[in-house]
Amino acid sequence: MTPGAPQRPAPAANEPRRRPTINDVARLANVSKKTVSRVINQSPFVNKDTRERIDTVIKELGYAPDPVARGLASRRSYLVGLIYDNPNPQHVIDTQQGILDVIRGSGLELVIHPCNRRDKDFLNGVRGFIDRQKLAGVILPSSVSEDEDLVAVLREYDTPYVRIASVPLDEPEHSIVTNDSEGARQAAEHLAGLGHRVIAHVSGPDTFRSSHERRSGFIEGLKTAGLELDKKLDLRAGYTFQSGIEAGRRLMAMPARPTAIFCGNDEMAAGVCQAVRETGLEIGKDVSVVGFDDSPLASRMWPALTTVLLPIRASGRMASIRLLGDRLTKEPQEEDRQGEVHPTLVVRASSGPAKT
Amino acid sequence: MTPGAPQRPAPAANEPRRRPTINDVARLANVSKKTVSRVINQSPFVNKDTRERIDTVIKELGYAPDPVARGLASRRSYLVGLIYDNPNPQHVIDTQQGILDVIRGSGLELVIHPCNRRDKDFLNGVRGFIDRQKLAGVILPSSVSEDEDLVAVLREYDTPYVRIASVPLDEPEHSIVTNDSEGARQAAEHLAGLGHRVIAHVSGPDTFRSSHERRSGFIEGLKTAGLELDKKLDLRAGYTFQSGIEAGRRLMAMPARPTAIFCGNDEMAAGVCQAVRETGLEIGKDVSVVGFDDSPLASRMWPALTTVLLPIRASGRMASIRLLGDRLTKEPQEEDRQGEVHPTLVVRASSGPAKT
DNA sequence: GCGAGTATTGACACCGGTATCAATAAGGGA
DNA sequence: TCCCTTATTGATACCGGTGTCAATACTCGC
Repeated sequence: MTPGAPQRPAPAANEPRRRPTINDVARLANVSKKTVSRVINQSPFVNKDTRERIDTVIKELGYAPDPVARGLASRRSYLVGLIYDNPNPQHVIDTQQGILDVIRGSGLELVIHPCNRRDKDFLNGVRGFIDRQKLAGVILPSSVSEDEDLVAVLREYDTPYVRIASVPLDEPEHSIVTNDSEGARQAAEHLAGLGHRVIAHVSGPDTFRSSHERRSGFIEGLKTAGLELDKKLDLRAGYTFQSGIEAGRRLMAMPARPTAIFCGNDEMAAGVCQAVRETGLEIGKDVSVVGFDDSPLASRMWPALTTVLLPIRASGRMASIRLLGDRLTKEPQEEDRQGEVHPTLVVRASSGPAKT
Repeated sequence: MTPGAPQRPAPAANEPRRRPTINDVARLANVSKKTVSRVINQSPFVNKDTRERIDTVIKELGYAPDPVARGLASRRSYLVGLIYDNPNPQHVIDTQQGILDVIRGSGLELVIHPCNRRDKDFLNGVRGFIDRQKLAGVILPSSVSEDEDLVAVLREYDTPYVRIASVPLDEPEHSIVTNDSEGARQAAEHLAGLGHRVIAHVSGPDTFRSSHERRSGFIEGLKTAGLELDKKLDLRAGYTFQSGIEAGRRLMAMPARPTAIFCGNDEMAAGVCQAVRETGLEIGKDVSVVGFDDSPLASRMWPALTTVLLPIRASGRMASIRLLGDRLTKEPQEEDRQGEVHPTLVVRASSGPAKT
């Protein structure tokens, strides 16, 4: 190459583009690769002039460190894991979105790992996942956050994690709280305020903490209004549409039929509505129904469903910030630094005044 | 260490577990790491005895190659990318599931990258994603598969990809076809068979190939039944619930009101149903409505929506198999090796005989 | 002007694999 | 029996970063 020729020869035409490496930067900036490494890692032990010179070269070259190589050397990849069970599609999507809201632009990527907790082999699946990739961290939404065996595996492999749960956990610094009970309380107060006195509850499975939280919040709300939850009107179902239909049928068959029904999620609420209609009664007039989640279904049903909005996406953002704080390049929104979200009631047409 | 002492000293108690590496295997099997590498990569140039000896050690140690290190050395990571826009949550989830069905157990992971094609910067986002990770491959579901700029970027970075599209593309070996028009044709024949003569169509945006496919299939189906699609009854909407409501209102306001409406997706169908109800008419009796997708919404609505089921999850499986064939450890199902899926009509209560 | 303390920097090994190519061993034909 | 092939194997460099620790350069106090 003659002197004065361009420092960076154009790659041969058909040759696939080659990313500049730390070595290229070091050579052009006339420093060692270690110093470049210091600059990209924001080490304070670099002379200002040197730093600027290197930064210039980095910009010129469009250099970006290779996450794979970094991962190998530092034993920490740039991958964030999301483990979940029980795909309530909207929850999953919202959580994914929330995480991506935060990590986008920081060179981190989101790797998803759905699993099935009822499958006795699921822990091995997770183990493989954790062990293979040296994840930067893992986020555990409510569908798995209460699984202590799972959390034990994460600890065992020394993988950082944050749990999203309906209620505060032992490790507040590793968790985000969604305060489900608050939402259920609002639902109860809403129905009581409409004049309902015989109010039923259809819950999710007892194996979910959220079922308990929503129930206890509901009971609390009733109490505020001077009401109690009749044990016979407190039904266990399965968080599914079908189980909602069945619970609804049982309620409709009761001699002292409830005039309002609070359901632990929208899926069951939709099922309950179906059962109510089968008996010829009108939703929102004869029987009020309230759900939980504010899933897309809720606003598209007819009549539209009164429900509790749970800010899942925000909880995903908060969890990621907790998990990755220092590895994020962009400063997170102040409101997303909180450790909890609060549900709100969305009133639609499925709940109306009690007939007197 | 005295001779006869255990070859592999137990790690100190608190020391975090250290994965066995290829060096450990090589030492114990008394071969070079390259030979071990050959074994794990199924090279044919290894003596049978040697291979067996190494396999034994691998099993004893529970050794598994480190995907990060492999990625660095081979310039191909073990990550499969899924790029999508416009989250119809169910599509997204189904596609994710389909991919995971296939790659699970092969040491590959799924990295998701939602994007927004209307954002003029979206290509740069994708570029960063592609460039940083040296993806094993990328899957492009229908929401992005027709974006030629995007595909150009993938080619530019020499990243393998498979597109899922409603209609055959130029590169059949890199695509999976969902044959949307077939489903629309069935919908048309179904409605015509019920005696409807004035049938409307509410389509998605013209910018989606799927909108055209569904329309043309629908027209074809009508033709089979000796009908034509009246231009005034062929409305463009936006694939959203809200746009469905608006389209429905326009249709209901027409002097020659249609007795049946085929919608390009379930979201719009739900909106149309709402508009129909606003006029006091009954779905399935006065006006029949058919959707497309068989989203969860369809079966939970009241009355339940007749719709076209698109096997998205299967298309995700097929796409992954196309993409990764040789890198998969488990033999794929024969039916998933096809290059196309076929929609089927799911008849529910929202479509009924035309009133005479 | 000199020794000590602090600020910068780089040489080199290493992370855990893969690629290249030469070296060695085994088999076959003349 | 000897040379040439073919089958196996390993030495070594390399992928693109990070960690350790020593070396060098300054600055300050006396």
